[in-house]
Order: sequence, then C-alpha cells, then structure tokens
Amino acid sequence: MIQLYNTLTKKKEPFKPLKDGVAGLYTCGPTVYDLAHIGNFRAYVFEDLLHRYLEYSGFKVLRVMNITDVDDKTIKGSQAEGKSLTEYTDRYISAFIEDMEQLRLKKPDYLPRATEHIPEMVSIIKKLLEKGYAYRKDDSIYFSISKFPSYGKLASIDLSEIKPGVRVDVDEYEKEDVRDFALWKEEKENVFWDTELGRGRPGWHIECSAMSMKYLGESFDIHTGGVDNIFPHHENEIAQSEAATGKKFVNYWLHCSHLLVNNEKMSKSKGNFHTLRDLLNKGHNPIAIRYLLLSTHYRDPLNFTDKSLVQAENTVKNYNAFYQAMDFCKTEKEDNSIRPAIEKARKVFTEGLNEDLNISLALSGIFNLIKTANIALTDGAIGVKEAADIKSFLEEIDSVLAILDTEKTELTEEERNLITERGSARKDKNFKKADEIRDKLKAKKIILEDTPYGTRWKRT
RNA sequence: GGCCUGGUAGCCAAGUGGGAAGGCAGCGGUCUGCAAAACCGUUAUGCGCCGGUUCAAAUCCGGCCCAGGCCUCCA
Repeated sequence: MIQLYNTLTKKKEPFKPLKDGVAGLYTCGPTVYDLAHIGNFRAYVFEDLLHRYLEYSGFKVLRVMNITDVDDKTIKGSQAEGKSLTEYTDRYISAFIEDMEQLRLKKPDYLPRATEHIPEMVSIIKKLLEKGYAYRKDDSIYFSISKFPSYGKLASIDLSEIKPGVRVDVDEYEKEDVRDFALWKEEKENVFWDTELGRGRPGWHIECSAMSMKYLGESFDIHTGGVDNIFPHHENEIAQSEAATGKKFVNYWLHCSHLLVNNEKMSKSKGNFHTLRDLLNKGHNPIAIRYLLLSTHYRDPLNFTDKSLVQAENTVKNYNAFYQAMDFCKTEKEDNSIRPAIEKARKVFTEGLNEDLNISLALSGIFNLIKTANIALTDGAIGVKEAADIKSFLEEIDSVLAILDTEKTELTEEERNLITERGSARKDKNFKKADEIRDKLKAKKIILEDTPYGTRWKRT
C-alpha cells in the first residue's frame, strides 16, 4: 500500500483511488513564456517518479499536465516581440517537450493548453455567477472568498491574518475585497476571447479547474505542484471547483519543496539561474541531472551545486558500468547469494517508495544488491543465468528510475578486430602496441578493462 | 509579525525511543605488464546549540541559533 503525504490533511495517508486500479493525476505544468529552469524540472521529475511508481505498483495512471499559454507574462513577451500569442508560446512548448524527453519524463496522457479550453472555463464561471459565488466588477469577474467558508484550509491560512492594507492591487482591477481573486479579466492588451461573459481572458486559477475536471472528472485522486502553488493557486482551485460542483475536488494534494542553488533561492538577479539547456551545453549528462533531481526526497529542499552534479554523474556512470558488466559473465558457475539479494533489493525498493516515495531508502536496496553482486563477481561466481536475472531486475526498476543506458551498442567489425589484435600484442608482451590500440579505442569512447576472465569493453 | 520546512562524516543523504543505511570523494592495500573496474581496510563515542523527560534520545518536550519557503498570478 502506497502512503502519500497529503498537504490537505498534513499527514501521510494510504493511497486509495476513487476508481479501483486507476489513478487520476493532475500535475501543474509550465507557463510557457520562457525556457523552464531546473527548479521547475525538479517538480516535473518528482511528478514523473510518482507517475512511474504508481504504474509500477499496478495502477493505470490517467495524467494531465496543463500548459499555461495565456497570462501576463506570455502576453507581455509576445507583444514585445510583435508576435501572436500562439506563435510566441509554441516555441516554448516545443522546447519544453524536448527538455522533458532529455530528462526521460513520461509524457502525460493529456497536455492541454489553456487557450484551447476557454469554453470550459466560461461554463464554470457562469455556474459560479449563478450560485452567487462570483460577482462582476466592471467587465471583470471575481470569486468572493467570503462565500466559501473553508477557504484557507489547504494552506492553513487564517483569513483574518491576511493584512489587506499592505497589498497593492497589481492587476489594476477593482475588487470588493482585495483577497478575492479574478476568474475573468476584462479586455486589455488586445488579447481577448469574445464569450457569453463578454470580451476578456481567463484568470490563472480557473484554467486548472477547467482542464482537470474535463479530463479527470469533477472529483479526482491526486493534484501536485511546487510548494509555492499551495497558496494562493491551489487554494483558489479548491474554492472555485468545489463551489461550482458541490463535490470534493481532489483527495490527495502533493507538493514538492524548492530547489536551491548554492544554498540560495534561484533567481535571475543572483545569476544562479540554470535552464536545462545551459547545463547540457556545458556538457552535463541529462540522466545525471535527472538522477540528481530524483535522488532527494521530494519534500526536502534540494541544494543544487556543481559538486552534487559531479557526484550524480559518477553514481550514474558506476551504476551503468555495473549493468553493462553483466554482459561479460560467461561462466556456468552459480552463486546462491544472488537470488535472495535480488528479492531483498526489490523488497527494500518497494517498501521505500511505498513510504511517501522514500527514494533514498529505495536506492539503498539497489546499491546493496550491486555490492553483493560485485563480491560474487570478484570470485567469478556470477554465471550467465544470474547475470541475466540481475539485468532484468535492473530493467524492471528502471521503469521507475529511468537512469539506465539500455541501448545495445555493438562493436563494429573494425573495433572487434582491434580488440583481438591488442589481445595478441599483450600475449606477445608487445605492450607498446597494446597501449596504442587501447588509446585509439579510448578516443572512440570505448574503454577497455582487462579482467581475469578476459577483456571487457564499455562505451562512455 | 503569522504559518511551514530543513540543519546527521569532506560532500549528498536514510533513519520518529534500545545496533548511526546508502551514494560520491579521499587515504592504505589486493589484483594488473601498466591501467581501468572490482574487492579488502579506513573515514561521526556522535546526529545545529542549551536544558528537560526516560533505565535508554539523532528520534519525545521546552528554549535558542542558522538556512530556506509561503503570506502579491514563481515548480
């Protein structure tokens, strides 16, 4: 049974979906006004782990990730470049999808764009107006939080504690109560939809309610995002959705902590702002970045440093080297320690992840297996069959971790010949020639290792 | 000011009352023609600080210090 920490109840709860065997998952996606940075990707990697582990555990996952393609920043950006909103956001949407692929993030079943769901938003807003939860002011429409008594529950905010006086109305719209939020904004900036509500554009929060309920139903299982979304975004989503439907909106709210860079919040002014592309251009391995973002528990702050990235790179390299080494176990010998070690690893892996995605514990199980196997390997005691068992286990859990290099890169005829040639040279004690060949292959990114059981190769 | 996280070895990090997991890096050794990989040994009498509860505390309680977040449409 998977336990998940629920922000709504402030405790871990066993995960029970509304529909047996199916998990409805809504994960807040990007606002496409710029390239996503690694802080954003921390959230997406966490969501990917959740998605993959639910599937590993036997659930069918139905997942939605929204694309916010209309808001102040996208409008401003597109107008600054003299482009249409679509033209402007398309570029960042494709960049985002490419980045997701680099990090091996599973594609959600639906990636809906806000601009393609205006009618659904209008319909919710109409309902809120009818029920008296919303009001018009000029040509904008606001949600009245005073009508929704449980407002503040998710974020544990006591409304009387919010000091309206210090707030500036950044949107320059008039509201009855400054704490109310916009459902619909009157026409400005020449970006508008002509609807039954009048000309205008949707507020931010309403899109998530509209798109999640469209694809997952009025009530669904899990909603995730970064901690900074708790208030006001998710609080507002709950208010408007539940007010409109009269039903419980979401059962489990999961939030991941922020990523820090050198112990500081990432920000453009501090110059510690990394996009995925910056890091890849510097030659960093996307899988190591994935591992780094994955390997710290999602509710703990993650401090991103150059050193931690190097550590992740080494770990991923060693992990894959072990996986590849299994191909060179050719003996028929058997070691009785392997099968129980695999079972133990699987047990620790699932027990760890069941406990609110305790990835550190889960990984420790895997590394202990590798240790046991390496000891057996040193004795030459891993046979063909056991090596295959280990490989298939690593492939099995890679459906969750996605850090394995499984592509079968065979050697070319020429490369094979070079290795044979070097073998003969070594036999003849012609080490100069042997080393030359080794260097030559190294230049082609093939590393040779001479083990007691023959020469083994791997690609880097 | 209110609410909420986190502080465990050089670095990352698990661990909610009774043996301080795991990863990365380092050092010494084994193996090797030399390497590489792997293995063996080594690296916190102590878990931010001070008190308290208990036979027993990283773990519970109180206070304090440090870092970060939210309280204005940031993952």
